[in-house]
Amino acid sequence: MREMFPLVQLTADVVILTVREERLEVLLVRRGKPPFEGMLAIPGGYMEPGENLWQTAVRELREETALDGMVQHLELVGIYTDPGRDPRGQIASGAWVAMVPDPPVAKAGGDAAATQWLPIEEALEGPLAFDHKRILQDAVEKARRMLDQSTSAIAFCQEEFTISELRRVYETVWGVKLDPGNFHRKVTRIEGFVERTGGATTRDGGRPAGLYRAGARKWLPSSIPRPEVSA
Amino acid sequence: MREMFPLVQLTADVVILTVREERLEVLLVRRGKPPFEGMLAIPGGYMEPGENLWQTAVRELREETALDGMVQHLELVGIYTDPGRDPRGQIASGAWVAMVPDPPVAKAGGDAAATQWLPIEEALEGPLAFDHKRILQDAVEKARRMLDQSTSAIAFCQEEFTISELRRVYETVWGVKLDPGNFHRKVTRIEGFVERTGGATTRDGGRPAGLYRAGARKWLPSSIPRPEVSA
DNA sequence: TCAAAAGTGTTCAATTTACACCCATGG
DNA sequence: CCATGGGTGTAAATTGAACACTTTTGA
Repeated sequence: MREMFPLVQLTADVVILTVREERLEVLLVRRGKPPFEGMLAIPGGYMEPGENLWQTAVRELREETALDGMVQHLELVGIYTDPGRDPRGQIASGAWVAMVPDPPVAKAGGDAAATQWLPIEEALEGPLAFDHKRILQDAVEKARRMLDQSTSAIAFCQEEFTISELRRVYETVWGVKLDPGNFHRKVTRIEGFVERTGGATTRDGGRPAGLYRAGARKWLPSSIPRPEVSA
Repeated sequence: MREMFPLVQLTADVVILTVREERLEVLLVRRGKPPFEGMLAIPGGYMEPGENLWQTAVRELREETALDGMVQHLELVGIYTDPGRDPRGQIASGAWVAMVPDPPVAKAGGDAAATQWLPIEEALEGPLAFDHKRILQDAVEKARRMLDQSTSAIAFCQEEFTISELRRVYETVWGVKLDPGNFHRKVTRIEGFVERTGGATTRDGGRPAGLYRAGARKWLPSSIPRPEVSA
């Protein structure tokens, strides 16, 4: 019997986000070959034999960022399957969003020269390859929405972090200001959210701040209140 | 150049849920041919030429339920791509969860005879074809999680519904009891959640209840508090 | 008249918010 | 000593939970 249904190849695209200097930034790559040669795109790659698509996403994330074991927050955004979305043929893409710590170690090898961090607003100004603008929009919305109900904000921080560094993640991603005192109480009271390491640091200036690491919890029992964006 | 990357076919599987007589039920089909002949499975089908996978899911939903235009809540659950998940070959599946109103019109034509509604607990007791048990678990968790942050509960109701019918959706899906008075206030005060139609009904017994329809809002500004399930 | 469900009022507890204030460091 | 952020105290405001109570129907 002849095959009636399309055969497609699968790719995983990974929207890699970080928080730097009070800005939400995304890692993009400049394409070195057609199609869309010279344009910015979300890093991604084909699913290889023996892999599932999540493993492809993990592999891509590692190739781009040199993050070793610590793939914590890699969340599915959607699946993009419009016919004609890729001029090379029938290519369907699963999109993930990853949240990585501040000084995001740009990978040394490969086409690292072609990768760059861009603030979200800038990235969304110009055109992107394929349907990647839409994917980026969806990914950012997903990330924003996840912050208040999961512990994913921690993924933006170093392994050891202070409460105010965590607060700045929320402030940056949501574009709001949060009360430092109230935030401190809220976060430290939710069991399993953050754990004291015992250490302290003055890297943020002022009085030494306690250091924390991620707790065991993935989903918050009560959500972190997200203020309305005024004006 | 020879192709190194797997070619796959895409299917959309749709977990169709409804609330009936205080139970959360799922629509399953008994397979009429190998593989897994005779076993229960989540309805689904191949993506056809010219379609994207979301359209495939919509089509499947319509074929199974005879719901016409009103495809409101069809949410992506995940993408299932393990090699070997389907003995016929490389078949990747996007899974969606759909929430449909109570008397769920079983489609007359086609293989409708093979479809059946099962309470979630029963459906998860026995084996299901492929990796459909996992998909069903993921879909139910997704639906539970969505209730408190979106207006998706309305999708379980008729076009016109009473507040207590809506309350029973929450109670059933979450497996809790909610205070009728408090729930009524909460829901009617959130702007854009429900809209009065002006009518009333006594179909639930007792004093006539006002009729409502869905408002314009998709996501709730503040979540509907979800009580802990007490042993 | 009774039962059942709708919807409102009322009270108390819990949570959130705003902001004052002291603490511990670097410069 | 001063500036800077860390963290706690506290009171007001808001929200949620519990439940009594009135309303309006069908039986």
